[in-house]
Amino acid sequence: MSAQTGDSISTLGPCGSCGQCLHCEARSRSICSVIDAEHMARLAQYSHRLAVAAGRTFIQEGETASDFFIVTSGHVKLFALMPDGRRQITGFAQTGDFLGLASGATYAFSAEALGALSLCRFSRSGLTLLRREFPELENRLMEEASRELVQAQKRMLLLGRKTARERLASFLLEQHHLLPAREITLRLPMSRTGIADYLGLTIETVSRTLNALQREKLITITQVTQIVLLNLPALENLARGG
Amino acid sequence: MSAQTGDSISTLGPCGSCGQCLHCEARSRSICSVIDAEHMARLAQYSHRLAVAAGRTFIQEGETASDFFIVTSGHVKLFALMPDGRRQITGFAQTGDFLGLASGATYAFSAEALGALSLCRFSRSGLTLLRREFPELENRLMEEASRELVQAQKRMLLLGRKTARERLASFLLEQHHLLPAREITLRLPMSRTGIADYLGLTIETVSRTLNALQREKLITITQVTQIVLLNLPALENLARGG
DNA sequence: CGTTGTGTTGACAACAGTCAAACATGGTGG
DNA sequence: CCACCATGTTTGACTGTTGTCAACACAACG
Repeated sequence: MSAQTGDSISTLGPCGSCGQCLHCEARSRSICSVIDAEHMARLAQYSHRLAVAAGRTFIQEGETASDFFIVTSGHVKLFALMPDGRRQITGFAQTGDFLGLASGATYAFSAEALGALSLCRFSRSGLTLLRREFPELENRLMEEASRELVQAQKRMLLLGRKTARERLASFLLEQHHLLPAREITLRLPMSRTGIADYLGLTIETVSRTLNALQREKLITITQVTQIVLLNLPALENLARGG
Repeated sequence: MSAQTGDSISTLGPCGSCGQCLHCEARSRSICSVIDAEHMARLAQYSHRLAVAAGRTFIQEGETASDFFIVTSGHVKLFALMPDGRRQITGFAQTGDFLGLASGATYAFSAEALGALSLCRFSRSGLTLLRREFPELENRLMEEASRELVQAQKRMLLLGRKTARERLASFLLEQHHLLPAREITLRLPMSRTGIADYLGLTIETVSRTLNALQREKLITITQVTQIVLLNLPALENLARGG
């Protein structure tokens, strides 16, 4: 089963058969981490690998939620849209993350590939069977759901009650916490539009506020997508609204 | 084990022993719905019933998340606070709902009893054991987590991108959908302060916007906490930002 | 009947949004 | 190599929605 051309979503074959699941970076956090080699073959019955082209929206809010996905490489933007184009980014997913937990009968969000992306797809019924066969999987799913819920709470407070300055400070610190060594130099993974849609602001407000923080010597904008955090305590104080 | 006085949280004894779980209204949606009478006794080992006085905050954001709860009767307000007092209500819970899914090491929210409240409390470790013994429980937990995640997505869009008018329209329709017979007369379950903290607005804006909707003949405010929806299609259109 | 809590209304301020123009940046092709 | 264009960002002037502060209305209650 080779990659199909002519479509921006290609089927790459069953997941379990790829060998990747046992060795890929996703393993430590994903479904694969709870399945031993012996059972990996059975995984192939339920899952398929997919390659998604950059920029492609592969989950549409409101469509029947027939599948779950696991990101095996790349980054995904999750968002909701209003008819007039207003967009709220509800989160991002990367290698190892699940997509589709926030779904009833239909998907509650849309998902777009931020770059080249590969996924593992499970039908809902397949996942149900898998969960029965691999009880450890339940823990991983609940863990992931918990993590997403905690994050959602934080974002509701941010979107409902924080000022633009506080939102940007929170955002910069969130990016900072993602860094392995807690460096103070950030490489922003998105454009001003992305930041604005994530924080519930306009691109102009994002730009102005970032420059205001620079004037106040809390940060330095070395390049458009590169920012140095000069005063972490002040940023932390600002982020919590102190 | 009788109710203790002198504290606004009283221990009522083991949950399984109360007999309530097999018959209470909570049963259809709660943990109890997947446990048969034969096993109910074991439940008592892991759970305790609690009574909480009205107004009491029984979960504090940031505290060690040692327990899960199930609401067996009454209503709960879930919220996050900022140091200066800004409050964001992240949701409500009622009979049958779980509390504590949105927790890592610590609770991500505070919880307050809106009236007289009774709960079933499970230690985290107890719940882990229960999950092993009653695999059906996993489905209920995942269902609940999914439901909360879907709602969180909707609220992020509302808080990040909707205008005051759109938020109020969304809120009124949400209340409307909770009604069994889809009556058009609503009894608001909270004060203006509650609505404001739920929608990320001030009480003044809530009051003004509600009166504006009345002037436009979309609603009638018959009493402070009673509203008649006069034009559902227009409200629905407004709520989705059309 | 005052008192207290809650809701409404008004005047005003401010934060963030809108619209528009100037300014970078990066890629393309001459 | 440079001119050109497309895209994205910054900046400015202005508007508008929502927040703030304060006064007032009203009901519940002792």
